[in-house]
Formats: sequence, C-alpha cells, structure tokens
Amino acid sequence: MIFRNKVLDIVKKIPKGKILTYKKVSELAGFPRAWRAVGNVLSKNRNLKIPCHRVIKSNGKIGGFNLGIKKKIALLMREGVKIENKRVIFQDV
DNA sequence: GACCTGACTCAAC
DNA sequence: AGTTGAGCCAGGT
Repeated sequence: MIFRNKVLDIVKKIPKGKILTYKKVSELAGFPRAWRAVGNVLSKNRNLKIPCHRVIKSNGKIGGFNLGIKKKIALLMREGVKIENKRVIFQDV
C-alpha cells in the first residue's frame, strides 16, 4: 500500500458529514508530514470515486477543487456539514 | 534519476 | 488580520 493509495483509501472512508483536513489525512495515512503529497496525489489522481470535497485545509477553508469550491460547499452542507462564510465547520471528534 | 510542481501548513512580518 | 517566506512530501515531467 503506497502513500497515494492510502490517502485515497482514507479519503474514501470519510463518513458522510465528516470532514478531514489534508494534514489529518496525511497523519492517518501514516505520513504526518506528507500533507503536500496528499493534496498533490488527489489533484494528480482526481479520482471522482473519492469525496475529495470532504478534504479541506487546516484553516477550515476549502482547498482548490476541480468541480468548484462553491459546489463542494453546497454538497457538504447537503451532507450535514456546517459551512460558515466559505469556512467548513468541522469538529475534530 | 534529477528537477519542478502542487488541492498544504506553520510561522513570521 | 492579511500577506510572504520557508519547509515538507510524493507524483509528474
């Protein structure tokens, strides 16, 4: 299981209404310092099977998504995620 | 195989 | 509070 696969797998495992940051994903992947690679892998792979819209930046802002950040926000809200002024209110539970 | 890039993050200014 | 710089990792070219 390579880093890229782990990242994709973790992101795929993100439950509905749950939000993870790139850093969190990297930690879960086993590479707490590979956050750059996380976003990079997602972008290079941009696998639509992966809810990349559930992956946001540490500051809560949506990163850069191919489909459009606004759409991600709307989608996240529809999934039960709270959004406030382009900010994802993700509780680190 | 080396260099560059990127959907990032932290810290300082 | 916003912007800039430096740091880090893997993937892609």
